[in-house]
Amino acid sequence: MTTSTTSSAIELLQRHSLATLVQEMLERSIVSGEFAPGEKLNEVEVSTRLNVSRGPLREAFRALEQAGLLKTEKNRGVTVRALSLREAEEIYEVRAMLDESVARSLANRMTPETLATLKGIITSMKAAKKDHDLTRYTALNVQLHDAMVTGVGNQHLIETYRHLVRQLGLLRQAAIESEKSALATSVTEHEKIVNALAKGDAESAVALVREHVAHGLARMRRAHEHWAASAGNGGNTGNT
Amino acid sequence: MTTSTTSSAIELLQRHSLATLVQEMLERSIVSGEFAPGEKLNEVEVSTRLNVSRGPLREAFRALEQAGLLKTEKNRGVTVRALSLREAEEIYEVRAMLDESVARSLANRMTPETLATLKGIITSMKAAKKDHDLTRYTALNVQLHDAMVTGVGNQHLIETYRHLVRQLGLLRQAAIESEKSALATSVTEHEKIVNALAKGDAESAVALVREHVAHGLARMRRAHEHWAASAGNGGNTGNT
DNA sequence: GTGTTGACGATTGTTGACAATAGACAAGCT
DNA sequence: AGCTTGTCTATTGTCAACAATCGTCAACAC
Repeated sequence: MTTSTTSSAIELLQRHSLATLVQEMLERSIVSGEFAPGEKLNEVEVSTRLNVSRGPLREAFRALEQAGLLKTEKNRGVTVRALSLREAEEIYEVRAMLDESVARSLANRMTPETLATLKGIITSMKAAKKDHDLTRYTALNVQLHDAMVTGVGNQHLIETYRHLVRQLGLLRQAAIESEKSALATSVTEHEKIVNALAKGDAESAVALVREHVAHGLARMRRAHEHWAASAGNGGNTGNT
Repeated sequence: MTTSTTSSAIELLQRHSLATLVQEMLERSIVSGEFAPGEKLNEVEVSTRLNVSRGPLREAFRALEQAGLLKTEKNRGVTVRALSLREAEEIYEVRAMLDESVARSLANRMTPETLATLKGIITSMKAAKKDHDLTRYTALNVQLHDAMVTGVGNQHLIETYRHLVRQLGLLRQAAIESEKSALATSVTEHEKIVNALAKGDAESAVALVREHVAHGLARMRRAHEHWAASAGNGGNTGNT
């Protein structure tokens, strides 16, 4: 009965070093919000909490810094990266560029499998909307865009895209908050996009994506303003 | 006379940790080709050569791995990342997506400063072409595209773009080789693009960029085939 | 009272040593 | 001969201690 768990444990130990495991662990903690943006990460504290030495932890820190999730200041330590609205807008713009290109590309090389996946997600979104399940809808939203990107069949495009999405996840509060207002119109927007892709109508798809992205950006701005005003937190404002 | 050098040295020590310096050092060595793709990097060897302990070196390794320049296998060590043609094509496609969006965006928000920079580079390119200075032309080619990206005024777009270009630099042999055949037509292509941008003609600029990128991709393919055939090197072929 | 200076504590930066693993090589068995 | 197995070495993974730096805070001079 322990064979399966043992073999997986062996696999785990063979593939992952401690630094890798710590990196994944920290990444989960950051994107889940357990570590809030701006929060200081003390080396001895985190290392003792994970039963790991400082060496692998520092290696994980460097990887996550390069990934844009942490920020280190020499002799000051590392903190969870806090995105300013300007930074978020910039990242969002880059993502929008890729979204447009993805739509144009996908409209020409749509496969039945990808289309089925997309339509399945749309169906789930409708269900989530009916249930007012915001968490599930947010996850499906990410899934839909990720599925479109995946549909292009370019592994590095996926990596680049996820790199951006991961960073935008640092604005999780604003992002989730913004979904509340999005739930009403967003489903139909997504459905229109998928339909255009299914027809192979690249230009319509691109136009719809452009509009959809603009709405998303506006929602993000409003949510950020609302959040900044209500929380009165100055740590996220226009710092370079 | 030592004040300026001393102050810069102080700045250097205040801003950069050893790991950061090692990272920059290694990155230069990689992009310059001093460390060839596929080459093994022994930790003690490199660390002794740089008069640095293994700790900071490993931190630099992790950062460069995340940046896509190194590849680590547990208990096997790190090697300079070797791009397969398929990977290079994928990265190139992503870069092409951004190039198109950059052209569309830049055509609408072109500033006199950016335009002057672009035209200056074009002028230098013509001079380099006349002198048959391939090295200089290659550098100018990178500069031109970088200047266009910079012209959009989005810092994260610049980062994302350079991230891709840096990785494509791992195919340096093929890239430089391909410039030989590019020198003839590439200058006029670039000039047409800049002219379209200057006129604010977004659609023409996008179309020209698309064509230009397609030519570049074709050159990269030919150069890679030629290089692979002449070198008989099997280490770069379709490995995952 | 205000500003400066010095020492202290906490935290990060760096190093060298120890443990564990993979690959090579040779000895032994079939 | 071919295959297995045991050992051995080089290299990586991990750790704990040392050194350097920053922020704090109290003592002191003015």
